[in-house]
Amino acid sequence: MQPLPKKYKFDEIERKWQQKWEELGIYHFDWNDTTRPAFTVDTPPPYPSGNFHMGNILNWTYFDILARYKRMRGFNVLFPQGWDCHGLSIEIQVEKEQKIRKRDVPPDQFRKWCEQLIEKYIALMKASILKLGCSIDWTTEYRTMDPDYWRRTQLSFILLHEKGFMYQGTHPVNWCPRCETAIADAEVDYEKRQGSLNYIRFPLEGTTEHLLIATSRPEFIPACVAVEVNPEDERFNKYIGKNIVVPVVNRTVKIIAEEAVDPSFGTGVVMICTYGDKEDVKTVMKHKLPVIRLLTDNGRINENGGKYAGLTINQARKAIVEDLEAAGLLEKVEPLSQEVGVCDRCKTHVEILEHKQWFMKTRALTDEVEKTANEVVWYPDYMKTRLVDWAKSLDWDWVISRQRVFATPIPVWYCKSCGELLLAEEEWVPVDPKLENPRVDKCPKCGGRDFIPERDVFDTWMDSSITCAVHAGWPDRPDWKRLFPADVHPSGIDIIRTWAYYLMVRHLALFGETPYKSCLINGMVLGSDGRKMSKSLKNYVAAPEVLDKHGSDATRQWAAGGGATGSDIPFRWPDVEYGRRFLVKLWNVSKFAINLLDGYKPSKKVEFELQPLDKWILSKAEKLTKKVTEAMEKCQFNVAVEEIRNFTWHLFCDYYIEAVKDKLYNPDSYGQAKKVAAQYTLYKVLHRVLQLLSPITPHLTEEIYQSMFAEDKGFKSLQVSPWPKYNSELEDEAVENNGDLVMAIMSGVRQDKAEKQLPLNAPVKILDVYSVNAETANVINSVKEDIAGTLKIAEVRVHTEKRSDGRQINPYDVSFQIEY
RNA sequence: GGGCCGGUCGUCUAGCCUGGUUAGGACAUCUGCUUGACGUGCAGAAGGUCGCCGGUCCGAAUCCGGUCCGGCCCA
Repeated sequence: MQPLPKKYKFDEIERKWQQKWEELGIYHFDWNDTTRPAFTVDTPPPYPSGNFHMGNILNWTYFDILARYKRMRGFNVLFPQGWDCHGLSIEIQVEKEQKIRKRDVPPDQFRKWCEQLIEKYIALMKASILKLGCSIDWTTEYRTMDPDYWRRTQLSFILLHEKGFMYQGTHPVNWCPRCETAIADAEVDYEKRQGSLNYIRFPLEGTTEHLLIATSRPEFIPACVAVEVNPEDERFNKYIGKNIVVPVVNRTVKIIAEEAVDPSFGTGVVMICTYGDKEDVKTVMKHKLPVIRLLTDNGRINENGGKYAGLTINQARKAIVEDLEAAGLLEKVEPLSQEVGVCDRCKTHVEILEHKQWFMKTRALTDEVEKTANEVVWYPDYMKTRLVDWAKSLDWDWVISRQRVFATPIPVWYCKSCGELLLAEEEWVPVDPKLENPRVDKCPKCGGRDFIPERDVFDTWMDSSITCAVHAGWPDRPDWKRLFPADVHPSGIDIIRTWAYYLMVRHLALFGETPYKSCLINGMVLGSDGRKMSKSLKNYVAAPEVLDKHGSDATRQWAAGGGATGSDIPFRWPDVEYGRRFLVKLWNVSKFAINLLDGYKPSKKVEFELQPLDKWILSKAEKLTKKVTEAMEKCQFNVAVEEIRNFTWHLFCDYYIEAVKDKLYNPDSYGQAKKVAAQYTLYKVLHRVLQLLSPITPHLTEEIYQSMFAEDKGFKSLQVSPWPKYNSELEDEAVENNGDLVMAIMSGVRQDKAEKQLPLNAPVKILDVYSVNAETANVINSVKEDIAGTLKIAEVRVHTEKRSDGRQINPYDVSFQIEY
């Protein structure tokens, strides 16, 4: 046993063990070991934004605890780490940094800049992950921007294309005119913006009458293809089927009936334009209306806008409103606060454009997704409804093509003469069709020898939604199915609809199997004001600041214990400080135990008999083991951390150790055997605490283990020693009740001293304890010396009679009187 | 407008699924003490009609219905 330094220096200890664990290689997944069952974590590769925030801390702490726990349970744990590099955000940053637009430079150059920036960000985030002490197997590290990774994205596309899941189509898609790319529903944010509601007269054909329509987007008038009213609306239903003239362009369109029209909004008359919003899309599909494309890819009015062609959307709105006013067709304009869809990367108003895009047939899988989601174990359970409801609510298939640069190329070409699609073959990937021709002599259809590359690239989610298979070794390892599906996929509550969903549809389509057996959800981190933590709300605390100030083990306790798994967790400094104080307590009790264990040889067989209080704390420790194991199995980390802290701090330190101190200091008056029994108990319980705590606070527990237990227990790290097995034989209710009674008596005496404002070690002449129950009296008699020793009592007398005038010990039928 | 979640001492949070404990814990507050580990610690106190209304039940924080408020995600 080695003495511990006086002061607990978390920074030294944490850095030391992080380094040693790497040297020992204890977090390496053993690909050759088939004896232990495997446990695979589908670590979500983070987008390298450069800052690892408290939400990441929460997320990573959860699954690191799980990984460490499973390792101790004897699993061969695969805990990989990758980086999800491709993305619009990085392109925008590079454009800003280099002061260029991506189309102005060769794609290679642009890609290089993106890669450099990503590497810078990865380094920053990796430092935080290392500092948190995650038990990641860094030999698995990958980047989705490496050709070796996106080879797999392309391969999966080819396979899904062959299975009929991929198609091209001209469909309305969300379009960011600034980024000039299609974006998925999941990439659209909604913001409150101030707009205006314009009341415009539409003349009824062949009459002098007109209908008044209200619209927030008058610039779309040139693309108006119908006017609709609610068929129940007595004011207007007589016009259904009649023709009406669209002003400005003087085109005639039909007035149609539509139940979805809210008669109380605006004027109750709505114009349908292609496309002003998502409702327009639904209506156009439902009523099979014609489509007039009004906008160019960069958000200007095209030739269909007539005299307005070439204007931006805002310019066109202004011009059209002025023209309407001049023509006397504008009745009034009201301010309107509205929620508009914006690009989640650049906050530009999203438009809906018809565009040729690649799609994946995701909606065809909705029933399968629902069924599978119900089979997956969710922590907590109710989270599954988020996935199912989202899947069922989708109106469109997944648009997987993007008009960007820094992303995985879509591996197809088109024949220049006949337009035939040429899909890359499986052996060709990774391939960038912009840089390479297809490896065929001629077009199989027309014999043409020239090909046009697909310039579109994949949505980033195409990369990150195959991780379960990739982590397992697909497609290169023949035995990849051993690690698939992943045992757990961790996810934030806000990205269930993206990450958990895309993983599921993708793997279901590819392999017909769920990608993950369970899904572990973490809530959002809230600021101290109760709102979601964010830089813009000024309630933001940076993760490195917390880690630097209190260390990983304290921070991890905040994450584990801040609230129930899946619920939002407020960040509060006092929680981290409490974690820190607990570690100091554990450090001190360990130091103290080393003193008290002086002369104790765990390996040496010595005769001793466990005393009632020894049995009491051992039984409590066993019960704790059971509770913590159950909590870990259910991912209830908050339950685990609270149980361990309360047991350690209060039962073990404040009661047990206080009660046996005297015995350990003065063995002569109690007998050597009792001292050894207490030492045995102290040694065993402290070891148990370290074991149970080690997944949560790995660094400190390792440090203490190495000083006190490694020599005897023989494991090179506490992290790879087996998890304690609950032994029901060591749990004894009678023993616990007896001990609880003793604690209650001690508590009563302490209370008495407190009330008399006496020091706790104030000497007591006589303690008279009364109990009519002979059995209870016997129990008290058997621990008389512990009570006396702990509370500095000269004489403890136990009486088998009832006295109602003394201090009552509830709920026991016991009372006592003290003579000082 | 839709889906989901939450509303429990001053603050944060557990318990709710599987009704019955004195509703648990932390922070803050108050009162003592400082005992042979603890730049602290310990002992103790006070603080809650579990959002509101109704129902089921011998019994509801817990189950059911309604309602109000807040959050997240989405439209």
